[in-house]
Amino acid sequence: MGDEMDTARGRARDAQRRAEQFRRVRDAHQTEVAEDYVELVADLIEETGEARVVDLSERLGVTKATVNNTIQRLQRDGLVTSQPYRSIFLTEKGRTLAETSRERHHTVRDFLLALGVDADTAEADSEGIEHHVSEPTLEAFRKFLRKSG
Amino acid sequence: MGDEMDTARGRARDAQRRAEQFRRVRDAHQTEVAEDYVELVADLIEETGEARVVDLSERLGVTKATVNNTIQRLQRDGLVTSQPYRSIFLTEKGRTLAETSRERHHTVRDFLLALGVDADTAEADSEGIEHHVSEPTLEAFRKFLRKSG
DNA sequence: GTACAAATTTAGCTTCTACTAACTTTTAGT
DNA sequence: ACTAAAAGTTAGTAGAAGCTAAATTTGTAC
Ligand SMILES: [Mn+2]
Ligand SMILES: [Mn+2]
Ligand SMILES: [Mn+2]
Ligand SMILES: [Mn+2]
Repeated sequence: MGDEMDTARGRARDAQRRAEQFRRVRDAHQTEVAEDYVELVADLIEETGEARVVDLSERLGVTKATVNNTIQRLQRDGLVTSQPYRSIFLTEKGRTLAETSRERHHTVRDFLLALGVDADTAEADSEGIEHHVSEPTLEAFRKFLRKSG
Repeated sequence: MGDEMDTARGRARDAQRRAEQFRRVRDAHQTEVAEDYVELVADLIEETGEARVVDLSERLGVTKATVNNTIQRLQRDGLVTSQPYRSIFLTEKGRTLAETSRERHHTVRDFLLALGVDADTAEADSEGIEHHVSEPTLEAFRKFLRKSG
């Protein structure tokens, strides 16, 4: 009987392994919006001095109402602060997340460029890919950049 | 006055460009679940002869109720068919999406492997990355695979 | 300093994706 | 054939992320 048993056990193990991978992707999607927002808030503060709802709204391509809603969630989660009708600031936690996200985003973008992808595509694709790249893969990207740079 | 005007116009253009990129990422997220499901249904039919709710549930790491729910949506959208209490089949449209998704998924996974990423990480990361890779980037991945293969 | 425009917020709605608990149907073992 | 387990379904709930429309506050131009 060993045969069917073993392949059945093997299938079960494989199923669990794949389930874990999908779980990680779902987790990434949960933090994704937060990462894009704090990164954008940091960019805006550096470029223009402040981050306003209307600026985020224009750059993200969503309505101001949606931005307001999300900012409240991020505030609840301790990533940003803001007084009613005033602009948005990052907490220490938010700054840390922004910095990590930006570094990773740039690595992915630069890697695609080094691979020969055109600038527009590298910009666009890295916006999605960045959230699904683990540390080992990021390290492989950096290694490739060092070699080709 | 040209100066402030031009940088203001430049900022607006840039904002629109970035908004378009974020819109594409959001679009990708909308088709992502459908892609993973049909790919998995195709795999199961090939490996075991049929795709059942319980199989999808185990491999995706979500409850049977969630799978059932999603399968009904995919049915509504013309990607799968299934009679109550029976297993799941792909429509022609579903098979096409599964084939495209699988090809792209494998390209991403093989590319990561060729880059020197370990097998577990390549498997895991490709599950998320696959949905955010455009055709030009995919072509760059294929080119790298040909050179390193 | 008032009036108007811009920005922000609130309220109410929708879809997707997830869950648990309870129920029904099918399958399998004896 | 009956019964118990497995599989599938339904009902009800929740949060995230989006929208529009209306209300409010802030900022600016005169
Ligand atoms: Mn980013
Ligand atoms: Mn992003
Ligand atoms: Mn896939
Ligand atoms: Mn996937």
